[in-house]
Amino acid sequence: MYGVHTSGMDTSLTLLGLLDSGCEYGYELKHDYDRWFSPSRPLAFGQVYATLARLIKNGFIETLGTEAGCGPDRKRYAVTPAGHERLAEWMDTPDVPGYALQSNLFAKTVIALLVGDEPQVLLDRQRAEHLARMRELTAMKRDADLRTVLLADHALFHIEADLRWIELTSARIDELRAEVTR
Amino acid sequence: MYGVHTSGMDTSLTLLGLLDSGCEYGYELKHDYDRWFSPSRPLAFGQVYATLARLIKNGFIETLGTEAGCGPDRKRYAVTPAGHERLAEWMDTPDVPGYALQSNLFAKTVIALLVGDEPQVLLDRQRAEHLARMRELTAMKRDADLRTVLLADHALFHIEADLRWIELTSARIDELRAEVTR
DNA sequence: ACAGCCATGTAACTTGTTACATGATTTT
DNA sequence: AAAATCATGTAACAAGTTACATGGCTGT
Repeated sequence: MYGVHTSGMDTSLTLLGLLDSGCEYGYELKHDYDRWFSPSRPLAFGQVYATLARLIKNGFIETLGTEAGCGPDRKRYAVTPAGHERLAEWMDTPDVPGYALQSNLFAKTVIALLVGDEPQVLLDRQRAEHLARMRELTAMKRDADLRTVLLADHALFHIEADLRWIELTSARIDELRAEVTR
Repeated sequence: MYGVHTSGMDTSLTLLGLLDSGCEYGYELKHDYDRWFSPSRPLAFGQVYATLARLIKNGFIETLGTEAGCGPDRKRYAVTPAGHERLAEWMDTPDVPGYALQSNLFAKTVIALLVGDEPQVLLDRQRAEHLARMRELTAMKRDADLRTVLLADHALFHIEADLRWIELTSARIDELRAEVTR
């Protein structure tokens, strides 16, 4: 039961964007990606090279031959016109905000009601987990650069949103039970 | 460029939970799932049956033979002890709040700065998109049952979180530009 | 007869995750 | 000589999406 994704971040387009911004080869790409977008959970090399292969297959990038570096030879890549077009389309199109109507916690709550368990327990547990994570993120913000602060705030705002939702759901749990067991 | 997931909802465990709550066969499962968890974007039948096959392969459910229904025969399923264990584990384990440190909009903002575009444009566009979605969700809440109201509120709270983050990022965009172009 | 719902699946494809495999260069 | 870092990949697997294929039963 692996492969559960935690966000809608589009890795291949982000990598395409990094290539467009002057990044040249896979290894550099991986580290730049980690540095900018994922300081805590680094991207696997495997995914970078697999994604590069896909970008080539789709015609969004092309190879420019190899180049000697600090270690082994590097393969240089460049964004094609089709790649620029795809990237512009991505940048120009706002995301459909689709936190919408899908929430793991809501699913657990309803399942608990359906099987006759007390959902208050899991709501409380999730609240505690969220509060712990907030403390972690707040600590992380001390002595952090701006990009880390912004990422931490993004997480903090969404955790606060979840906490508000937990309060709301907690307060209306009897009503929900009535609706579920009907 | 398909298959981009928009949330961390764990479909297979939710389906397992529905089976445990008395749901008996695939077709019913699909409709129950849609009714409770996804009124707007229904689950594809293909995914339901594929997921059932995986649950069998993992030993979490087993077949109980077929049964005549309103139409063709139905295959009945039951949750195994291993399935109950897995389900209990899922219900007991709070989710790691991992909105964390991954945000598409942040990625677009940084890419814009890196390639020399003006990120304010895309932040404004996303804000407009969010406001439009808020109006939709608020309208949806009128005359809706409680489960729909709760799902809509979940989405609304997270959109508000995004809007707060957009304001924050907008305000500090010059600082971020300085950090990025260093 | 035909439409519409009931019911179950398969195939092809995209993306992400984990583990594995290889080898060069630089530093200690 | 060994360890760390640089550099590129493959294989197997998990999960979601779309399209396709099949066929039974019910109501008009």
